[in-house]
Amino acid sequence: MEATDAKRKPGRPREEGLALRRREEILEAATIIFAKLGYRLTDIQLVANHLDVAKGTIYHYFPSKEQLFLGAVDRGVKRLHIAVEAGVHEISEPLERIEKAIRAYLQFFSEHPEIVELFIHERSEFRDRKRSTYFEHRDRTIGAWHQLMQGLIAEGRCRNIPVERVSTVINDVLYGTIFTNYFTGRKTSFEAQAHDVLDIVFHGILSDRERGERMKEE
Amino acid sequence: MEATDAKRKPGRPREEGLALRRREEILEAATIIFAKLGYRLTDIQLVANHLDVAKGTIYHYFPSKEQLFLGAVDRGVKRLHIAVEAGVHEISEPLERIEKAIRAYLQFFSEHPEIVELFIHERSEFRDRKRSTYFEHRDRTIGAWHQLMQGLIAEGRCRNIPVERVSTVINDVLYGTIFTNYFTGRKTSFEAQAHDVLDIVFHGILSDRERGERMKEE
Amino acid sequence: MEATDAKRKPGRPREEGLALRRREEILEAATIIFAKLGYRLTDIQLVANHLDVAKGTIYHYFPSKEQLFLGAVDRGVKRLHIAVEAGVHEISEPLERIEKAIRAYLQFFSEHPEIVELFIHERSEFRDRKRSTYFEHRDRTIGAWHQLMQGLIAEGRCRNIPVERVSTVINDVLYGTIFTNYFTGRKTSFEAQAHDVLDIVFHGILSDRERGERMKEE
Amino acid sequence: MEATDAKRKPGRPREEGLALRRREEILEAATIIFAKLGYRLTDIQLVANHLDVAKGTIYHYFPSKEQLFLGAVDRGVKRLHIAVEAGVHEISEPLERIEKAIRAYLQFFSEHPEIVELFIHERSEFRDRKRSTYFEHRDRTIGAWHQLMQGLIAEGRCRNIPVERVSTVINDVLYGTIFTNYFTGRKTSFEAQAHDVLDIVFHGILSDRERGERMKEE
DNA sequence: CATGAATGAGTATTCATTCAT
DNA sequence: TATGAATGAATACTCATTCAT
Repeated sequence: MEATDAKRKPGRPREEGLALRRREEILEAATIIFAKLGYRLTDIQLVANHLDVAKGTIYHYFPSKEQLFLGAVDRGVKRLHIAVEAGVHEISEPLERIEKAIRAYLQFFSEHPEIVELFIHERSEFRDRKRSTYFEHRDRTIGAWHQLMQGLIAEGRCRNIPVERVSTVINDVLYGTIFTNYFTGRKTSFEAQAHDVLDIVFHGILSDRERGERMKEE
Repeated sequence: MEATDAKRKPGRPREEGLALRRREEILEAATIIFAKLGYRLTDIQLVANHLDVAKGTIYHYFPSKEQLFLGAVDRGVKRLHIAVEAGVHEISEPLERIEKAIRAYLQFFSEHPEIVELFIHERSEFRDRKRSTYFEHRDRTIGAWHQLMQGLIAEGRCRNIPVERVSTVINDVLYGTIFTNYFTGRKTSFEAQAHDVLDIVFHGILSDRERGERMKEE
Repeated sequence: MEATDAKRKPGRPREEGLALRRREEILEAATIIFAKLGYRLTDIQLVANHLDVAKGTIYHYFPSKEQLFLGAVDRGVKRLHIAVEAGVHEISEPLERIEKAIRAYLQFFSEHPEIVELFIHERSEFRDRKRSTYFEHRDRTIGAWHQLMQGLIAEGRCRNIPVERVSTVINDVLYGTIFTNYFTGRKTSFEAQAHDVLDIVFHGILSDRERGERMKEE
Repeated sequence: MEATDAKRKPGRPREEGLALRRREEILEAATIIFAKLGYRLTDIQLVANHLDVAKGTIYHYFPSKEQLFLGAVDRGVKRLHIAVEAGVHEISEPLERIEKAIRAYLQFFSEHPEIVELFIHERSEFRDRKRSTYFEHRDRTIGAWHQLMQGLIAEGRCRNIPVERVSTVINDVLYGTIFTNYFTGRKTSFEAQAHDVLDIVFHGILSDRERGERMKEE
């Protein structure tokens, strides 16, 4: 309603959302182009063409090519986080949380393979300049998973092994999976891949009792 | 006895071994520089400086920067192959072959982290131009491992699951491991990493009987 | 009235004439430098220096050195055409048209010797890539001259010889003249050269009657 | 007979002709390659390949690329001279000498179009460094032709015009003819071209009496 | 806010020439 | 004399960034 009585500035009021929408559009375009061509070969002009704006406009929203690229990577990691959170939302059973998280992770990269490419390019170009955006994020979320594992061990549902061993192996197998998918053009569905990983990992970490109950059906 | 009847050309005879030795030296230097700086930032001049020769000399042996880079990657893959072969040499017990192969693989990349970097750069720069040298090689060796797994299943030592599931998960976890090592600067020893992977993978794939016998000691 | 209803894009409007003026300035400078140094030795930087702009600006208007060079040649041929057209403008007497055209041709190259040099360089560098700009143009204008000659023969003013013989010999002698001027540094005035050529050519092609009337005065 | 009693050196006697034959072979190969690619694009290595020798061998016989090129041009001019001399050999009738010289000239370039290309490249590359080999030679031979023309005028067989006018126009038309042949790919036979030139030139320079006698037959 | 003309540092590759054998 | 490995100067073109309009 804009029904405030406050002094209304003359002229066309600044549209607040506009700047944010622009940034988002630019990041989307940048993600596509950077993923396709890599950092070096991407000409800012190409991003501008893709949006049908002038090069200068890009520089209004991002101070440099580097910031634009890192912004795109950051956006990718945030979207991954949201997708995994949504996957485990309202799931309280611990093993099911693990299962849903793995599925959501693989599904996300299956639907957004270009994000994997951004990760590659980030490491290839910025190795020395910056800690990986992806792993920075992972470090912030790993603690909760360790607690969840600890609970399972305390209940005797998992073998008594260091929780880091479990989280490391799961993380590594997932990371290796998406990279291999991307590098080899492997087309296996994310459901099948999640199933393969869960079969071996759950057999690998559960206690004999839990495994007997849980895995017998297959 | 150089006394062959073949017409010997006049002038300084071409020294056969020289070219091969030179190529090897150049590839070694190129591996180091490419790994450190990436493909784009590497100036052939830097490789030349490192060898204390002129830039033209590099171009004597490699027709282009691209060929030099791909030659370095190829050499890396070949050396990995040799290291893994040496690791499993004369081991006939199947589970031990798997164990030794995994250890050799992780040890190789622990000792040659620059090769991981070359893989990254290869994908980042040559995605569309070329199939990955690493995966081309893997495709040629995977069959033997499938046969080995099949034997274990037939003997009832492994659970009856598709052999591709096992090879895929093992490959992916290893690939994820070396990439994560490289991306995060993780410093865990290769022995500890091999142990973590083997613990979960062997628990994950062995039959109940084999697991009972094999894993009880730990 | 800029008040068109067409959507006017925001930002600095593109100035239409600017690009054309710039192109012309650049071609002028390029003609001078290319003529002086030849194609290979000409560094685009030299053209830029001559205009006191940056190298990138040249590349803004011409995609490559080759296109810039060929643009300069093309401009030279067009200016020759204009000069000859101006020379025969409103002359209807056929022999006088020939005379004026020959004078205009020789005068043009006397005043623009650098254009001859461009022709040399074009052939020297682009022999296989391109038909000569000069001869492409000549092929388009030769027909009119043939008709004019045909008329003279029909009126009994010229000997009955193939019109191609006349046009070929005239063209070749003119082409040879400007090349020899350029190659030897010959400094004869264009008027004297035109006179020499016309004396022999007109004596060579006119009918006895026309020659008697026309040439007696000298 | 080598019948000198002078001290004969030990070892294999130097074969005198060999060096000259080598030079000639190299110039022949150089002519072909330079004509095809131009001066800049010609790599000495290509000339060496064409002869199946090493690059260093070329440098034994010619101190630099420039000397090799100019040597090839020089050889071309000498061969032209020989061809024209052979054409007029033992011809004493002046007009016939002119006719034979023109025919020999056009025939030579018809059979050796690559020599025209060398002339182009020489001018394109060495404009400032060197007087044209071709015109240097022409200056040495033109005097004899002027005397011949003077004789014809004295006998009343030619119109009384400056002999330089005649030699200039003939030279220019011939030069223009071979350049146009080369530039346009014109395929007219040298006999037809000689006939065209002679028809117009002789009509253009002969006195009325001589023309009446000589040209009536056609 | 948006535009796009202008800038100029940065880089892979070629090839004439040398010289040890 | 012939060879060919080694040298290193020379050069066209790209593109991130700025800024006047």
